[in-house]
Amino acid sequence: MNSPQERNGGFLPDQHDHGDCVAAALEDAIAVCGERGVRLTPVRRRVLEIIWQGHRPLGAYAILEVLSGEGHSPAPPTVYRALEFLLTQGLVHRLSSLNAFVGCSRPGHPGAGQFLLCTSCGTAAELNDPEIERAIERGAAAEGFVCRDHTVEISGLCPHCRGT
Amino acid sequence: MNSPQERNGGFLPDQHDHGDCVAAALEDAIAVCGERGVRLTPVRRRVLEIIWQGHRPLGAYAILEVLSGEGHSPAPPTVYRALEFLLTQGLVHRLSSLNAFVGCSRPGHPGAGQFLLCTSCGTAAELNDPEIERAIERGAAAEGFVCRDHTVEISGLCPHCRGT
DNA sequence: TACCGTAACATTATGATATTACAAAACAGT
DNA sequence: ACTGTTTTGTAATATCATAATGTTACGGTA
Repeated sequence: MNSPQERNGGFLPDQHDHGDCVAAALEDAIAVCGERGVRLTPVRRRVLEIIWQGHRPLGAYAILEVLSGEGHSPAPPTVYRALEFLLTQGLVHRLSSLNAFVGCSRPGHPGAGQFLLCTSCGTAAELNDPEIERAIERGAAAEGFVCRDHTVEISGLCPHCRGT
Repeated sequence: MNSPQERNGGFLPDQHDHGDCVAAALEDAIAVCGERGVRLTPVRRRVLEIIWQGHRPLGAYAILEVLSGEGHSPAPPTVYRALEFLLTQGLVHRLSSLNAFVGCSRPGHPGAGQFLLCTSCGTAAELNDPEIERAIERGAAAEGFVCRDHTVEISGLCPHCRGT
């Protein structure tokens, strides 16, 4: 089995085998939930899969729409509850600058991560850059502030869109 | 006149003379708008003052409520338009993790800034830390990403609340 | 002063995102 | 099968934001 320690959160080639990403994410999620004795129910699992369908953040109502197209038509709370579960277990991240959700590249791990958001193609990449974290920690400490969490969302152009 | 180059964005003592903050912010805003030939109309000016009433971020509808209590009862678009103007002129910032707005400590200057948000008292402080910016720039460049803008919002405990 | 063009504002309605409250069903342990 | 807990369903509503359209105020020109 693949270890859920760390996955590539960066920008991938356009034609990478994306089925692998979904499968791997699911495998990790099953492992993480198994270890913790929490339940990856069908709704939760399906929401996770839908989020992993692409490397671009998806809004709650977009997820809802996908589910609706599958005969299963849940109301908003169902989706938000599944998202909350996935957030709690560290399987997805919420991007507040987009009001959207994206798969976590280090499933099950705590920590906030930093995100690169391409304004052209909508793709997101996750960093877990200790330099950025240190800089933030230092900047905060200089003000006498104790960090609990952070939101770092960088918008710009990804390597693919930069050229065009 | 005070130069609008840079103000203290950090955490201030509880009992600082807050009237000064509002007055100074307003003075800066008038100067900035004057230089640029844009109009700080009564609505815009009043919204800016309301935001500066405290060092804590305020939601659009909270601003609306204050205005309503003053006899003047505008609809949401009026407030959002004023906010958009103030954002464009670099007089306020939007905090996407809170859906709220806060005064800018470097009125009129471009750039995103970083924010320390106390989860206990709701106070916000602004950093403009070159180290953090460099770290972000480097982290992004390592992925081949070109930064345009960034959102850095750090939640935790401010110096005052840390003790209690 | 009267006119015109533009910028700002008002009003109504609606879109988009998220939550509350409570009822029903599924599940795990016995 | 019984029981308590977790999960899901459902309806209503709160919260945040914008679209579309019309009106008013301002600044320049003659």
